Amino acid sequence: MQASIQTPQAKARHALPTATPAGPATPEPLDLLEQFGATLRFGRDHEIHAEGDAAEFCYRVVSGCVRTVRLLEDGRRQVGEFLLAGEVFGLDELDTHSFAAETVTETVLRRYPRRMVEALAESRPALARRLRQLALEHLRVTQERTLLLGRKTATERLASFVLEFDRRMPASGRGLLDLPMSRTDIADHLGLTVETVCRVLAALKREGTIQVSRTGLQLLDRTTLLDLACETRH
Amino acid sequence: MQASIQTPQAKARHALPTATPAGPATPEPLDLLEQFGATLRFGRDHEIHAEGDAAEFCYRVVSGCVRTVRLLEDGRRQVGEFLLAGEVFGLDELDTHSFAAETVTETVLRRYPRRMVEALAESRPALARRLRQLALEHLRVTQERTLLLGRKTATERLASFVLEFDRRMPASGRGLLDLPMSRTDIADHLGLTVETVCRVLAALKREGTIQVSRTGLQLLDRTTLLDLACETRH
DNA sequence: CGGGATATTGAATCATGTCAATTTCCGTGG
DNA sequence: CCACGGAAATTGACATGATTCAATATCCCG
Repeated sequence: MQASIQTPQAKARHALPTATPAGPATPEPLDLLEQFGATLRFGRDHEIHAEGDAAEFCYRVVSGCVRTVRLLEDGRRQVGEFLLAGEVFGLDELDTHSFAAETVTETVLRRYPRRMVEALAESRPALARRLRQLALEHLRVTQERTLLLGRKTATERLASFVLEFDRRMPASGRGLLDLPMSRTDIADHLGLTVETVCRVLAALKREGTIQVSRTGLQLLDRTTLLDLACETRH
Repeated sequence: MQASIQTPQAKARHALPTATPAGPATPEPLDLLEQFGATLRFGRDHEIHAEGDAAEFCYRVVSGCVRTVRLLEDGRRQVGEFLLAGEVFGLDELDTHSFAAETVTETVLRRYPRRMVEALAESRPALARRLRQLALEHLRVTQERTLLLGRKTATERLASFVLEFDRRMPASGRGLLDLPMSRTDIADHLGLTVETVCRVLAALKREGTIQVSRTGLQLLDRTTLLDLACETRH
Protein backbone atom coordinates (compact mmCIF):
# COMPACT_ATOMS: atom_id res chain seq x y z
CA MET A 1 0.00 0.00 0.00
CA GLN A 2 1.31 3.41 -0.94
CA ALA A 3 1.03 6.50 1.20
CA SER A 4 -0.63 9.59 -0.09
CA ILE A 5 1.44 12.73 0.31
CA GLN A 6 0.03 16.19 0.56
CA THR A 7 2.05 19.32 0.10
CA PRO A 8 2.38 21.87 2.90
CA GLN A 9 -0.82 23.68 3.74
CA ALA A 10 -3.07 24.36 6.72
CA LYS A 11 -0.39 25.38 9.21
CA ALA A 12 -2.03 25.26 12.57
CA ARG A 13 -3.92 22.09 11.82
CA HIS A 14 -1.49 19.57 13.21
CA ALA A 15 0.15 21.57 15.97
CA LEU A 16 1.35 19.85 19.12
CA PRO A 17 -1.26 19.48 21.82
CA THR A 18 -0.34 22.17 24.33
CA ALA A 19 2.06 20.73 26.88
CA THR A 20 0.43 22.54 29.79
CA PRO A 21 -3.34 22.14 29.66
CA ALA A 22 -3.88 25.22 31.85
CA GLY A 23 -1.86 28.42 32.10
CA PRO A 24 -0.24 30.45 29.32
CA ALA A 25 0.91 28.04 26.61
CA THR A 26 4.69 27.81 26.41
CA PRO A 27 5.81 28.64 22.89
CA GLU A 28 6.76 25.34 21.24
CA PRO A 29 10.00 25.77 19.29
CA LEU A 30 9.15 22.79 17.11
CA ASP A 31 6.29 24.77 15.65
CA LEU A 32 8.88 26.57 13.57
CA LEU A 33 8.93 23.46 11.45
CA GLU A 34 5.32 23.41 10.54
CA GLN A 35 5.93 25.22 7.26
CA PHE A 36 8.25 22.42 6.10
CA GLY A 37 5.83 19.65 6.97
CA ALA A 38 4.02 17.27 4.66
CA THR A 39 1.08 15.09 5.60
CA LEU A 40 1.19 11.34 4.93
CA ARG A 41 -1.48 8.67 5.26
CA PHE A 42 -0.76 4.97 5.69
CA GLY A 43 -2.78 1.81 6.08
CA ARG A 44 -2.07 -0.66 8.87
CA ASP A 45 1.29 -2.49 9.14
CA HIS A 46 3.01 -0.24 6.67
CA GLU A 47 6.73 0.50 6.91
CA ILE A 48 7.48 4.20 7.29
CA HIS A 49 11.23 3.80 7.25
CA ALA A 50 13.61 0.87 7.67
CA GLU A 51 16.30 0.28 10.27
CA GLY A 52 19.52 1.77 8.97
CA ASP A 53 17.85 4.24 6.61
CA ALA A 54 19.45 7.64 6.40
CA ALA A 55 17.60 9.74 8.95
CA GLU A 56 16.30 12.26 6.46
CA PHE A 57 12.93 12.90 8.05
CA CYS A 58 11.28 12.95 11.40
CA TYR A 59 7.58 12.57 12.04
CA ARG A 60 4.71 13.52 14.29
CA VAL A 61 1.75 11.19 14.71
CA VAL A 62 -1.40 13.10 13.87
CA SER A 63 -3.68 10.12 14.45
CA GLY A 64 -3.24 6.39 14.68
CA CYS A 65 -0.33 4.45 16.18
CA VAL A 66 3.23 3.66 15.14
CA ARG A 67 5.75 1.15 16.49
CA THR A 68 9.52 1.19 16.21
CA VAL A 69 11.16 -2.17 15.61
CA ARG A 70 14.52 -3.91 15.58
CA LEU A 71 15.24 -7.44 14.47
CA LEU A 72 17.94 -9.98 15.22
CA GLU A 73 18.95 -12.11 12.22
CA ASP A 74 17.07 -15.13 13.51
CA GLY A 75 13.83 -13.19 13.72
CA ARG A 76 13.75 -12.24 17.36
CA ARG A 77 12.07 -8.88 17.47
CA GLN A 78 12.23 -5.90 19.79
CA VAL A 79 9.56 -3.22 19.71
CA GLY A 80 11.23 -0.04 20.91
CA GLU A 81 8.10 1.94 21.52
CA PHE A 82 4.58 2.73 20.51
CA LEU A 83 3.89 6.27 19.33
CA LEU A 84 0.47 7.79 19.87
CA ALA A 85 -1.25 10.90 18.53
CA GLY A 86 0.81 14.01 19.19
CA GLU A 87 4.08 12.15 19.70
CA VAL A 88 7.22 12.59 17.62
CA PHE A 89 9.63 9.93 16.34
CA GLY A 90 12.65 9.71 14.09
CA LEU A 91 14.05 12.90 15.55
CA ASP A 92 16.40 11.44 18.15
CA GLU A 93 18.86 9.96 15.70
CA LEU A 94 22.42 10.53 14.66
CA ASP A 95 22.81 9.78 10.93
CA THR A 96 20.62 6.73 10.47
CA HIS A 97 17.47 5.37 12.02
CA SER A 98 18.40 2.80 14.64
CA PHE A 99 14.92 1.28 14.50
CA ALA A 100 12.48 0.71 11.69
CA ALA A 101 9.11 2.44 12.05
CA GLU A 102 5.83 0.82 11.06
CA THR A 103 2.21 1.79 11.42
CA VAL A 104 0.17 -0.32 13.79
CA THR A 105 -3.20 0.98 12.63
CA GLU A 106 -4.28 3.37 9.92
CA THR A 107 -2.21 6.42 10.62
CA VAL A 108 -1.83 10.02 9.58
CA LEU A 109 1.62 11.50 9.98
CA ARG A 110 3.15 14.87 9.59
CA ARG A 111 6.67 14.60 8.17
CA TYR A 112 9.51 17.13 8.54
CA PRO A 113 12.99 17.24 7.02
CA ARG A 114 15.53 16.79 9.79
CA ARG A 115 18.01 18.91 7.89
CA MET A 116 15.75 21.90 8.49
CA VAL A 117 15.45 21.10 12.18
CA GLU A 118 19.18 20.97 12.62
CA ALA A 119 19.73 24.08 10.56
CA LEU A 120 17.21 26.13 12.50
CA ALA A 121 18.67 24.91 15.80
CA GLU A 122 22.00 26.51 14.92
CA SER A 123 20.55 29.97 15.24
CA ARG A 124 17.74 29.33 17.72
CA PRO A 125 18.89 28.40 21.21
CA ALA A 126 15.32 27.69 22.27
CA LEU A 127 14.98 25.06 19.58
CA ALA A 128 18.39 23.60 20.36
CA ARG A 129 17.44 23.35 24.02
CA ARG A 130 14.17 21.72 23.11
CA LEU A 131 15.87 19.14 20.90
CA ARG A 132 18.17 18.14 23.69
CA GLN A 133 15.28 17.99 26.12
CA LEU A 134 13.39 15.64 23.83
CA ALA A 135 16.44 13.42 23.52
CA LEU A 136 16.82 13.36 27.30
CA GLU A 137 13.18 12.48 27.86
CA HIS A 138 13.51 9.70 25.33
CA LEU A 139 16.64 8.52 27.10
CA ARG A 140 14.88 8.47 30.43
CA VAL A 141 11.98 6.42 29.12
CA THR A 142 14.46 3.99 27.58
CA GLN A 143 16.38 3.70 30.84
CA GLU A 144 13.14 2.96 32.62
CA ARG A 145 12.52 0.14 30.17
CA THR A 146 16.01 -1.13 30.81
CA LEU A 147 15.03 -1.70 34.43
CA LEU A 148 11.78 -3.31 33.35
CA LEU A 149 13.50 -5.72 30.98
CA GLY A 150 16.42 -6.46 33.23
CA ARG A 151 14.72 -6.96 36.54
CA LYS A 152 10.94 -7.19 36.43
CA THR A 153 8.75 -10.30 36.23
CA ALA A 154 6.17 -10.82 33.49
CA THR A 155 3.34 -9.57 35.69
CA GLU A 156 5.30 -6.50 36.75
CA ARG A 157 6.09 -5.73 33.13
CA LEU A 158 2.47 -5.89 32.11
CA ALA A 159 1.41 -3.73 35.04
CA SER A 160 4.06 -1.14 34.15
CA PHE A 161 3.05 -1.22 30.52
CA VAL A 162 -0.63 -0.75 31.24
CA LEU A 163 0.03 2.16 33.60
CA GLU A 164 2.40 3.89 31.21
CA PHE A 165 -0.09 3.51 28.45
CA ASP A 166 -2.82 4.92 30.63
CA ARG A 167 -0.70 7.99 31.36
CA ARG A 168 0.00 8.66 27.70
CA MET A 169 -3.30 7.72 26.18
CA PRO A 170 -5.02 10.87 25.08
CA ALA A 171 -8.20 11.60 27.03
CA SER A 172 -10.01 8.29 26.94
CA GLY A 173 -12.32 8.37 29.97
CA ARG A 174 -10.88 7.34 33.34
CA GLY A 175 -8.95 4.14 33.09
CA LEU A 176 -10.50 3.18 29.80
CA LEU A 177 -8.00 2.74 27.02
CA ASP A 178 -7.79 0.97 23.77
CA LEU A 179 -4.91 -1.20 22.73
CA PRO A 180 -4.30 -0.64 19.05
CA MET A 181 -1.44 -3.17 18.92
CA SER A 182 -1.51 -6.95 18.88
CA ARG A 183 -0.51 -9.19 21.78
CA THR A 184 2.59 -10.08 19.80
CA ASP A 185 3.57 -6.41 19.60
CA ILE A 186 3.14 -6.08 23.35
CA ALA A 187 5.19 -9.22 23.90
CA ASP A 188 8.01 -7.95 21.70
CA HIS A 189 7.93 -4.67 23.56
CA LEU A 190 8.17 -6.30 26.98
CA GLY A 191 10.64 -9.06 26.17
CA LEU A 192 8.04 -11.83 26.57
CA THR A 193 6.14 -14.26 24.35
CA VAL A 194 2.55 -13.82 23.18
CA GLU A 195 1.45 -16.71 25.32
CA THR A 196 2.89 -15.20 28.47
CA VAL A 197 1.22 -11.87 27.72
CA CYS A 198 -2.12 -13.63 27.33
CA ARG A 199 -1.73 -15.65 30.48
CA VAL A 200 -0.73 -12.67 32.57
CA LEU A 201 -3.58 -10.53 31.24
CA ALA A 202 -5.96 -13.40 31.94
CA ALA A 203 -4.66 -13.68 35.50
CA LEU A 204 -4.98 -9.93 36.14
CA LYS A 205 -8.50 -10.09 34.79
CA ARG A 206 -9.39 -13.10 36.93
CA GLU A 207 -8.23 -11.19 40.02
CA GLY A 208 -10.34 -8.16 39.11
CA THR A 209 -7.38 -5.84 38.53
CA ILE A 210 -8.21 -5.03 34.93
CA GLN A 211 -10.81 -5.72 32.30
CA VAL A 212 -9.51 -6.77 28.89
CA SER A 213 -10.91 -7.35 25.48
CA ARG A 214 -9.01 -7.89 22.30
CA THR A 215 -8.59 -4.21 21.55
CA GLY A 216 -9.36 -2.47 24.79
CA LEU A 217 -8.52 -2.42 28.44
CA GLN A 218 -9.90 -0.91 31.60
CA LEU A 219 -8.06 -0.31 34.85
CA LEU A 220 -10.16 -1.49 37.77
CA ASP A 221 -7.68 -1.57 40.63
CA ARG A 222 -5.01 1.03 40.12
CA THR A 223 -3.50 0.45 43.55
CA THR A 224 -2.71 -3.16 42.82
CA LEU A 225 -1.27 -2.17 39.47
CA LEU A 226 0.99 0.47 40.99
CA ASP A 227 2.10 -2.08 43.53
CA LEU A 228 2.88 -4.64 40.90
CA ALA A 229 4.68 -2.16 38.70
CA CYS A 230 7.30 -1.49 41.42
CA GLU A 231 7.33 2.17 40.62
CA THR A 232 9.45 4.21 42.96
CA ARG A 233 7.96 7.50 41.89
CA HIS A 234 4.97 8.79 39.89
CA MET B 1 35.54 7.76 53.26
CA GLN B 2 35.62 11.39 52.20
CA ALA B 3 36.74 12.69 48.83
CA SER B 4 39.52 15.19 48.54
CA ILE B 5 38.64 18.20 46.43
CA GLN B 6 41.15 20.31 44.63
CA THR B 7 40.44 23.75 43.30
CA PRO B 8 40.74 24.53 39.57
CA GLN B 9 44.27 24.47 38.25
CA ALA B 10 46.28 22.74 35.54
CA LYS B 11 43.85 23.24 32.66
CA ALA B 12 45.00 20.91 29.98
CA ARG B 13 45.74 18.13 32.40
CA HIS B 14 42.44 16.30 32.25
CA ALA B 15 41.36 17.11 28.74
CA LEU B 16 39.33 14.58 26.75
CA PRO B 17 41.39 12.05 24.89
CA THR B 18 41.21 13.25 21.30
CA ALA B 19 38.23 11.65 19.62
CA THR B 20 40.10 11.05 16.38
CA PRO B 21 43.49 9.50 17.09
CA ALA B 22 44.89 10.66 13.75
CA GLY B 23 44.09 13.74 11.70
CA PRO B 24 43.47 17.30 12.84
CA ALA B 25 41.80 17.16 16.25
CA THR B 26 38.21 18.42 16.14
CA PRO B 27 37.83 21.22 18.65
CA GLU B 28 35.97 19.75 21.63
CA PRO B 29 33.29 22.19 22.79
CA LEU B 30 33.25 20.60 26.23
CA ASP B 31 36.76 21.89 26.79
CA LEU B 32 35.18 25.27 27.45
CA LEU B 33 34.25 23.86 30.82
CA GLU B 34 37.70 23.01 31.96
CA GLN B 35 38.07 26.28 33.85
CA PHE B 36 35.06 25.44 36.01
CA GLY B 37 36.25 21.96 36.85
CA ALA B 38 37.33 20.57 40.20
CA THR B 39 39.21 17.34 40.77
CA LEU B 40 37.88 14.73 43.21
CA ARG B 41 39.38 11.51 44.49
CA PHE B 42 37.39 8.60 45.87
CA GLY B 43 38.12 5.20 47.31
CA ARG B 44 36.31 2.11 46.07
CA ASP B 45 32.53 1.69 46.42
CA HIS B 46 31.94 5.30 47.26
CA GLU B 47 28.71 7.06 46.32
CA ILE B 48 29.26 10.09 44.09
CA HIS B 49 25.63 11.10 43.96
CA ALA B 50 22.35 9.40 44.82
CA GLU B 51 19.39 8.58 42.60
CA GLY B 52 17.04 11.54 42.68
CA ASP B 53 19.69 14.08 43.66
CA ALA B 54 19.42 17.45 42.00
CA ALA B 55 21.62 17.21 38.94
CA GLU B 56 23.94 20.00 39.96
CA PHE B 57 27.15 18.54 38.59
CA CYS B 58 28.39 16.33 35.83
CA TYR B 59 31.65 14.42 35.81
CA ARG B 60 34.44 13.06 33.70
CA VAL B 61 36.34 9.97 34.77
CA VAL B 62 40.02 10.79 34.85
CA SER B 63 41.06 7.34 36.05
CA GLY B 64 39.30 4.42 37.65
CA CYS B 65 35.78 3.17 37.04
CA VAL B 66 32.28 4.30 37.99
CA ARG B 67 28.93 2.50 37.82
CA THR B 68 25.45 4.01 37.67
CA VAL B 69 22.81 2.20 39.69
CA ARG B 70 19.07 2.00 40.25
CA LEU B 71 17.26 -0.01 42.88
CA LEU B 72 13.78 -1.45 43.22
CA GLU B 73 12.38 -1.31 46.77
CA ASP B 74 12.94 -5.02 47.33
CA GLY B 75 16.62 -4.72 46.52
CA ARG B 76 16.68 -5.78 42.90
CA ARG B 77 19.43 -3.75 41.31
CA GLN B 78 20.10 -2.48 37.82
CA VAL B 79 23.53 -1.23 36.82
CA GLY B 80 22.98 1.29 34.05
CA GLU B 81 26.52 1.48 32.85
CA PHE B 82 30.17 1.37 33.67
CA LEU B 83 32.17 4.53 33.00
CA LEU B 84 35.83 4.27 32.12
CA ALA B 85 38.63 6.80 31.90
CA GLY B 86 37.76 9.67 29.60
CA GLU B 87 34.01 9.08 29.76
CA VAL B 88 31.43 11.55 31.04
CA PHE B 89 28.40 10.93 33.23
CA GLY B 90 25.71 12.92 35.00
CA LEU B 91 25.38 15.21 32.01
CA ASP B 92 22.43 13.60 30.27
CA GLU B 93 19.87 14.50 32.88
CA LEU B 94 16.85 16.72 33.16
CA ASP B 95 16.58 18.09 36.71
CA THR B 96 17.59 15.14 38.82
CA HIS B 97 19.90 12.18 38.46
CA SER B 98 17.89 9.16 37.39
CA PHE B 99 20.61 6.81 38.58
CA ALA B 100 22.96 6.89 41.53
CA ALA B 101 26.67 6.91 40.69
CA GLU B 102 29.27 4.96 42.67
CA THR B 103 32.94 4.29 42.24
CA VAL B 104 33.88 0.72 41.42
CA THR B 105 37.59 1.15 42.10
CA GLU B 106 39.69 4.01 43.36
CA THR B 107 38.76 6.81 41.05
CA VAL B 108 39.76 10.32 40.13
CA LEU B 109 37.03 12.51 38.72
CA ARG B 110 36.81 15.91 37.22
CA ARG B 111 33.60 17.64 38.24
CA TYR B 112 31.78 20.46 36.40
CA PRO B 113 28.73 22.53 37.31
CA ARG B 114 25.94 21.70 34.91
CA ARG B 115 24.55 25.18 35.26
CA MET B 116 27.64 26.47 33.48
CA VAL B 117 27.27 23.90 30.72
CA GLU B 118 23.70 24.89 30.05
CA ALA B 119 24.48 28.59 30.24
CA LEU B 120 27.35 28.35 27.78
CA ALA B 121 25.26 26.28 25.40
CA GLU B 122 22.79 29.14 25.05
CA SER B 123 25.31 31.23 23.19
CA ARG B 124 27.46 28.51 21.63
CA PRO B 125 25.73 26.45 18.98
CA ALA B 126 28.72 24.11 18.74
CA LEU B 127 28.36 23.22 22.41
CA ALA B 128 24.60 22.88 22.14
CA ARG B 129 25.06 20.53 19.20
CA ARG B 130 27.63 18.54 21.11
CA LEU B 131 25.34 18.18 24.13
CA ARG B 132 22.58 16.81 21.99
CA GLN B 133 24.98 14.48 20.24
CA LEU B 134 26.15 13.08 23.56
CA ALA B 135 22.56 12.54 24.65
CA LEU B 136 21.82 10.76 21.38
CA GLU B 137 24.85 8.50 21.67
CA HIS B 138 23.82 7.66 25.20
CA LEU B 139 20.32 6.94 23.96
CA ARG B 140 21.62 4.63 21.28
CA VAL B 141 23.72 2.64 23.70
CA THR B 142 20.71 2.33 25.99
CA GLN B 143 18.51 1.16 23.14
CA GLU B 144 21.09 -1.45 22.28
CA ARG B 145 20.93 -2.69 25.85
CA THR B 146 17.16 -2.79 25.59
CA LEU B 147 17.54 -5.38 22.83
CA LEU B 148 20.09 -7.25 24.86
CA LEU B 149 17.88 -7.40 27.94
CA GLY B 150 14.68 -8.08 26.08
CA ARG B 151 15.79 -10.71 23.63
CA LYS B 152 19.24 -12.16 24.20
CA THR B 153 20.20 -15.29 26.12
CA ALA B 154 22.68 -15.28 28.98
CA THR B 155 25.55 -16.35 26.73
CA GLU B 156 24.70 -13.75 24.13
CA ARG B 157 24.58 -11.08 26.80
CA LEU B 158 28.00 -11.96 28.11
CA ALA B 159 29.46 -12.06 24.61
CA SER B 160 27.99 -8.63 23.84
CA PHE B 161 29.27 -7.26 27.12
CA VAL B 162 32.77 -8.53 26.63
CA LEU B 163 32.95 -7.15 23.10
CA GLU B 164 31.59 -3.77 24.06
CA PHE B 165 34.04 -3.57 26.88
CA ASP B 166 36.85 -4.48 24.55
CA ARG B 167 35.88 -1.66 22.21
CA ARG B 168 35.82 0.94 24.97
CA MET B 169 38.72 -0.21 27.07
CA PRO B 170 41.55 2.22 26.63
CA ALA B 171 44.58 0.74 24.92
CA SER B 172 45.12 -2.50 26.79
CA GLY B 173 46.99 -4.75 24.37
CA ARG B 174 44.98 -6.76 21.81
CA GLY B 175 42.07 -8.47 23.41
CA LEU B 176 43.50 -8.17 26.88
CA LEU B 177 41.28 -6.24 29.24
CA ASP B 178 40.77 -5.97 32.92
CA LEU B 179 37.44 -6.17 34.62
CA PRO B 180 37.43 -3.70 37.47
CA MET B 181 33.90 -4.63 38.54
CA SER B 182 32.63 -7.64 40.46
CA ARG B 183 30.63 -10.50 38.95
CA THR B 184 27.61 -9.16 40.82
CA ASP B 185 28.01 -5.80 39.09
CA ILE B 186 28.16 -7.55 35.73
CA ALA B 187 25.09 -9.60 36.59
CA ASP B 188 23.12 -6.52 37.59
CA HIS B 189 24.17 -4.85 34.37
CA LEU B 190 23.04 -7.77 32.20
CA GLY B 191 19.86 -8.69 34.02
CA LEU B 192 21.27 -11.99 35.29
CA THR B 193 22.41 -13.51 38.59
CA VAL B 194 26.03 -13.82 39.73
CA GLU B 195 25.80 -17.58 39.42
CA THR B 196 24.71 -17.41 35.82
CA VAL B 197 27.51 -14.98 34.98
CA CYS B 198 30.03 -17.37 36.51
CA ARG B 199 28.66 -20.39 34.75
CA VAL B 200 28.58 -18.70 31.35
CA LEU B 201 32.09 -17.34 31.73
CA ALA B 202 33.25 -20.81 32.78
CA ALA B 203 31.59 -22.33 29.72
CA LEU B 204 33.14 -19.78 27.34
CA LYS B 205 36.49 -20.48 28.92
CA ARG B 206 36.07 -24.24 28.63
CA GLU B 207 35.35 -23.85 24.94
CA GLY B 208 38.45 -21.71 24.42
CA THR B 209 36.57 -18.55 23.49
CA ILE B 210 37.97 -16.41 26.28
CA GLN B 211 40.42 -16.59 29.13
CA VAL B 212 39.16 -15.27 32.48
CA SER B 213 40.63 -14.55 35.85
CA ARG B 214 38.98 -12.74 38.69
CA THR B 215 39.95 -9.29 37.48
CA GLY B 216 40.95 -9.78 33.88
CA LEU B 217 39.82 -11.24 30.63
CA GLN B 218 41.33 -12.11 27.29
CA LEU B 219 39.50 -12.56 24.01
CA LEU B 220 40.75 -15.68 22.29
CA ASP B 221 38.15 -16.29 19.60
CA ARG B 222 36.62 -13.03 18.49
CA THR B 223 34.68 -14.67 15.66
CA THR B 224 32.75 -16.90 18.01
CA LEU B 225 32.09 -13.95 20.28
CA LEU B 226 30.75 -11.80 17.45
CA ASP B 227 28.59 -14.70 16.41
CA LEU B 228 27.22 -15.16 19.88
CA ALA B 229 26.62 -11.47 20.37
CA CYS B 230 24.16 -11.38 17.43
CA GLU B 231 25.49 -8.06 16.30
CA THR B 232 23.98 -6.87 13.06
CA ARG B 233 26.62 -4.21 12.52
CA HIS B 234 30.06 -3.24 13.91
C1' DC C 1 -21.92 -17.19 6.96
C1' DG C 2 -17.28 -18.81 6.11
C1' DG C 3 -12.15 -18.50 6.65
C1' DG C 4 -7.87 -16.68 8.03
C1' DA C 5 -5.63 -14.26 11.45
C1' DT C 6 -5.23 -13.45 16.28
C1' DA C 7 -5.91 -14.77 20.82
C1' DT C 8 -6.33 -18.08 24.39
C1' DT C 9 -5.43 -22.23 26.98
C1' DG C 10 -2.97 -26.57 28.22
C1' DA C 11 0.96 -29.65 28.83
C1' DA C 12 5.72 -30.47 28.70
C1' DT C 13 10.39 -28.58 28.58
C1' DC C 14 14.17 -25.60 29.42
C1' DA C 15 16.99 -21.70 30.77
C1' DT C 16 17.84 -19.33 34.50
C1' DG C 17 17.14 -18.54 39.34
C1' DT C 18 17.58 -20.13 44.16
C1' DC C 19 19.81 -22.19 47.85
C1' DA C 20 23.73 -24.29 49.70
C1' DA C 21 28.39 -25.69 49.87
C1' DT C 22 33.02 -25.21 48.83
C1' DT C 23 37.06 -22.84 46.83
C1' DT C 24 39.85 -19.03 45.64
C1' DC C 25 41.61 -14.77 46.29
C1' DC C 26 43.93 -11.28 48.75
C1' DG C 27 44.78 -8.07 52.38
C1' DT C 28 46.40 -8.10 57.16
C1' DG C 29 48.76 -9.05 61.19
C1' DG C 30 51.71 -12.04 63.63
C1' DC D 1 57.10 -14.92 54.94
C1' DC D 2 53.24 -17.31 56.17
C1' DA D 3 48.81 -18.31 58.41
C1' DC D 4 44.26 -16.39 59.03
C1' DG D 5 39.84 -14.59 57.87
C1' DG D 6 36.39 -12.50 55.26
C1' DA D 7 34.68 -11.42 50.87
C1' DA D 8 34.02 -12.79 46.23
C1' DA D 9 33.78 -16.46 42.99
C1' DT D 10 32.68 -20.91 41.69
C1' DT D 11 30.16 -25.15 41.48
C1' DG D 12 26.33 -28.38 42.36
C1' DA D 13 21.53 -29.78 43.12
C1' DC D 14 17.07 -28.50 42.80
C1' DA D 15 13.02 -25.26 41.92
C1' DT D 16 10.44 -22.38 38.95
C1' DG D 17 8.91 -18.83 35.73
C1' DA D 18 8.68 -18.40 31.19
C1' DT D 19 9.01 -20.62 26.69
C1' DT D 20 7.74 -23.96 23.33
C1' DC D 21 4.69 -26.74 20.98
C1' DA D 22 0.10 -27.95 20.13
C1' DA D 23 -4.79 -27.52 20.24
C1' DT D 24 -8.85 -24.92 20.32
C1' DA D 25 -11.53 -20.62 20.54
C1' DT D 26 -12.68 -16.10 19.08
C1' DC D 27 -12.85 -12.28 16.32
C1' DC D 28 -13.22 -9.80 12.11
C1' DC D 29 -13.70 -8.91 7.34
C1' DG D 30 -15.44 -9.86 3.14
